[in-house]
Amino acid sequence: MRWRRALVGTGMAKFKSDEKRDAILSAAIAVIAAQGLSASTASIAKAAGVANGSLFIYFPTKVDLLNAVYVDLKAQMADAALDGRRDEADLRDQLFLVWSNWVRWAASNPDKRRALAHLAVSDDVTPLSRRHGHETMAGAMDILERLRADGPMASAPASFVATLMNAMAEATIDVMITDPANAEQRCTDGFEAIRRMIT
Amino acid sequence: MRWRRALVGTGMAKFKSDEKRDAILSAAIAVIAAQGLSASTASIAKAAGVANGSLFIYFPTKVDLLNAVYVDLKAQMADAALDGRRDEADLRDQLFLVWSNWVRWAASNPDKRRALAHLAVSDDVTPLSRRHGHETMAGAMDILERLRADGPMASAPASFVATLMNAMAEATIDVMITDPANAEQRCTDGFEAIRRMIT
Amino acid sequence: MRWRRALVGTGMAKFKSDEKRDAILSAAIAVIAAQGLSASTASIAKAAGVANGSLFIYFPTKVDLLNAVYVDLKAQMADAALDGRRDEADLRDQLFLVWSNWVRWAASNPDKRRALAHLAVSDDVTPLSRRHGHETMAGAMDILERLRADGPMASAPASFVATLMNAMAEATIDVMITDPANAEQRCTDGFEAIRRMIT
Amino acid sequence: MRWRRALVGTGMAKFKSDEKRDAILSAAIAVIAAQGLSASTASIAKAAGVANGSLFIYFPTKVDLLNAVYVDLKAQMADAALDGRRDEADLRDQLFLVWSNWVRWAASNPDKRRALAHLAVSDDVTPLSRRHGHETMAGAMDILERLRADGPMASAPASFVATLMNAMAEATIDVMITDPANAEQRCTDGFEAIRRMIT
DNA sequence: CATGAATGAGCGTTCATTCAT
DNA sequence: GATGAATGAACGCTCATTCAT
Repeated sequence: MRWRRALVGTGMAKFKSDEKRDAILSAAIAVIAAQGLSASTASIAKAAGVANGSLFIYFPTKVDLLNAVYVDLKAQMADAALDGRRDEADLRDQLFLVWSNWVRWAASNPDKRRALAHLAVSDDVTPLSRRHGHETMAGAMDILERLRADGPMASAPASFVATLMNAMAEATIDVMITDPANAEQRCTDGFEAIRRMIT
Repeated sequence: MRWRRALVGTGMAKFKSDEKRDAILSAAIAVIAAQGLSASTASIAKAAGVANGSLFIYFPTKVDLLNAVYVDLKAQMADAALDGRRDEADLRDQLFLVWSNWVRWAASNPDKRRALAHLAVSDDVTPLSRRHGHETMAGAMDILERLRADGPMASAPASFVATLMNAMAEATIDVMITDPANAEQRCTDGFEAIRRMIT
Repeated sequence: MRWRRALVGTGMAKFKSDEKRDAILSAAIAVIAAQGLSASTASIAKAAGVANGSLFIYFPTKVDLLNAVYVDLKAQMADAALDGRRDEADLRDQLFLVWSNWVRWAASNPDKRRALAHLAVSDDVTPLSRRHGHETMAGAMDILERLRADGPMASAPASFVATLMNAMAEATIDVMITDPANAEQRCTDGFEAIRRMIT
Repeated sequence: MRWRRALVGTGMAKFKSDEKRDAILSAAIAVIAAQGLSASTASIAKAAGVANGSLFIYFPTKVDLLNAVYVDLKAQMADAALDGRRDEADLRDQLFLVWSNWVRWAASNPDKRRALAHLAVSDDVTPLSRRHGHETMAGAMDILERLRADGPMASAPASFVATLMNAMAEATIDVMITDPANAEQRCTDGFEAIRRMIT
């Protein structure tokens, strides 16, 4: 998140403008989840409780807003994925924790997931934003990287394996949302598929 | 021109031409690949060399056109994937052929692939169209199905495994396009990943 | 009605083309009653059971069709109004018969009446068509004319009195359709209003 | 500019201006008078000197604009009709004043009259708008009501008599516009016709 | 900063009319 | 004559963006 003003002291609350920025981002997620990327800036502003034109104070263009939403969601996802991870634990256990956190986050935040799915394929999201997104997941991907080092995919590029895992996560999440009763089993199935793939 | 209809009576007029319909579909693919689904119907008509309003003779609404493009591309993809397959061949070889055909088709038809990627996530593509799309790939999925029957994923739903394979194909294609020099190797890597996943 | 070809013999049916012309006129009345003058020529052609373009063989433009419908309806209305009239009857009785026929025709042909109401205010109906329309009602207006000759409106122009009667007929018809239970009474009320007005 | 709203907070923007709204209404009247109800919103906006899209800030749809024009014109007409009326004057004189004001207003505002004539028969004008329109004329109709109370039309519904008067006013106005030299005489003729009709 | 009215290009779709068959 | 595909201008309406207040 962009640094705005020097914070003096510790009890200081967010600045009003940061609250508004966050309100717009949250509203954008909900509205994009519901209507897709063709949602109007006006409808997002309304959902955020700010005026039409105020949105453009925080995000100069709609494309900027979209990119900010993308980066923000990727960061939230990475935060969730890495929650509770201990560096010294068994690598395989670490990857399972990350995987499990990840798919669970997505399955229990359908709006964010839908919005992210729309953004993931949009031409409006710049390569730079995508790079930022990848970087936030670097911690998780690093585990994958180390695990596969001696396995059959050792010679493939890291990014390929990461892309594969990402694609498999998406597929797993899809099926978990579609059939919640067996979500747990699919989560395990997906993880085992990855494990067999790389080890 | 393909034969369309019995001629009844004496009155006669031009028939809707399949060539024109195809021209519109092709133009739509190219334009959607370049500009996304927000491409205007006017730009598609222009690219197809027909008048603005003529598009609506063949496709009553833009959504109808989008669905037709989706179904058409899925069929092309399935045709390509199943090319040269022999029922009596070894199952694993059959799957490799399909996989190989598939990712090659996508890698060498980037426009079609991009258009399909846009459509795959669009809310405008109806469940019915998606079902049609799946059905055209049924032949390919059947091989996958039989191969995994005794493997570790035997208990997971077929659709889950199919979704996983689809996701992995997408990932593989991406990396093949990004790095054409190693396309062959990635094609094999992707296939081996799947094989290890299900056997 | 325009004379088309020499009729030889008496048992001869209408020509096919006259049937088509009539079908288009009838369809136009129904469709205009339902949708107003913005009804498309295509929808009228469809309702008439003829092709899109065939309409333009019989009526070179939409405006021509509209004018033909207007003149035709006016003629039907006049025919109905003068039905059963005997020249030698009491003038007042003759006028009552005409009035009664007139409002009854309108009240029992709501489609035709609606279509005529639309056309009556349209800029597409030419002064020439309106003159034709008036002429078909000349027989009825002549009775009015003779009746008022010695009354209080003797000095007003005939056209003014005719216009007044027409307006009052429209009002009477409206209320007869709105409240059919008292249609008979309103018919009489309207006639008496006119009688007091001119005698 | 009329006072619109309490100002809350610090943010402030231009208010919707009544002048602009009125400009659009006036332009709509002129354009509708000239071209009928098929006049484009763009041509109305242009005539009003505002941008294409601005019209929709004041009137969300074309139908809304049409209804607003209708209600506005009816109110103007009623205002004009009741001008200078004194409650304590002789009823017959009051009715003549209203009648006279009415037909004069219409005869000297041909655009407004034409626009109103188009709207009066449009399916786009809602029953609610028509009710509003009638209510503005209630004052005038009340006089008619009281006058006819003991006359020959005492038993007919008030709305029928009102409709008759309206129709006769229209007819009178028509002939006044067509033949301005005798406008005065026709105004009187029309009034006398009504008087004889109800007394 | 905040507001929301203002803008005008652009959209999907319609339709009277033409014309090859 | 009869057909219906083809045309392209026009429509009502939306929306990202600007800017006076």
